[in-house]
Amino acid sequence: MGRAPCCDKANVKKGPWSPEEDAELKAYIEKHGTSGNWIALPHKIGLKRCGKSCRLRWLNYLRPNIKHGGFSEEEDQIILGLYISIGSRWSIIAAQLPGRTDNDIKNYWNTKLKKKLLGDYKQINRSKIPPQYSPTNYQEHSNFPGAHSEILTRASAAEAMQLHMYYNNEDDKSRAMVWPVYHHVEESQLTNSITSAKFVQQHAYPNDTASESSGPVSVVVTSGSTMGFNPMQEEKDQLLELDCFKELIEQEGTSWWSSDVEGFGEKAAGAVLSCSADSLLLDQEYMNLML
DNA sequence: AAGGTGGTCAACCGCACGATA
DNA sequence: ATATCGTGCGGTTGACCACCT
Repeated sequence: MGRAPCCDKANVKKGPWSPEEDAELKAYIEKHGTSGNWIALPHKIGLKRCGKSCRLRWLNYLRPNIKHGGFSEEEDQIILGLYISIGSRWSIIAAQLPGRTDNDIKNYWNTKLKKKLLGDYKQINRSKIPPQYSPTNYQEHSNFPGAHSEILTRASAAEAMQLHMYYNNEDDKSRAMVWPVYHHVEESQLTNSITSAKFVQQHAYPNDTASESSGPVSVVVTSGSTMGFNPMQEEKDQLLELDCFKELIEQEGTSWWSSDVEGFGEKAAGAVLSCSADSLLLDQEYMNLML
């Protein structure tokens, strides 16, 4: 048996709100508040609307100090940074942008910002991006998530991967300061040393032996063998994570993994960015942004 | 001019979660 | 411990519009 509906669907109005309905809802809430019960609110006002619909209308359009459209460059940067680090948690992102609603940001991202950023990405000098990830070679390396637009549109992880590369532009150091250095590691090296956190760290920090034992570091993704590391963890916990990824590989084939992989947890969110014949290591700075 | 296509955005849906009985 | 309920959230839909063919 399914859950009981929150309201009588046959007797509630759906679709766009009229100015009269807006005025009634606004006037009532400004005078009486919501009383902490949205379900009862439309009955009190006499509106033939679902309580949830009233709540949405108020939060997204009627409450004071709501801003619509006209996103600034600074807001773009905040949205982008948060999207890459926490994914599509629109309510959290909205909380960082006063006057913006989660719905607004979600629409803005899906219809404009994503295209704008990926469009920018296509224009940059890609000389520092490994050739197998160059758009001109995508078709020859079809297991890279960005190779197929239909996958890219579904894959926030793949989008993040492209944005990551975009922000790793050597010609614009202001971006590189924020985003991690791209490390390319041969798959054969990884499979031979797949359980060695030290190996991963040496590649993530080839010139920094001091960092060898500090903090969560890296995630490596290869075709058919994927893992995440936190060198500070107990070995048994690392193995648990490995099991988690192995299970995912079996379930998903050689696909990629989004940030909200069940069982892996928030700690690695966004760390798994690609699944290809090659690999990606993320540096400490990036992990710090995410944790 | 008419039909097709794609972009935008308000609104809806269904699910998860926390509070409470 | 369990069921119920309200709320919040993210994904999706559909109406509307502008532009293209």
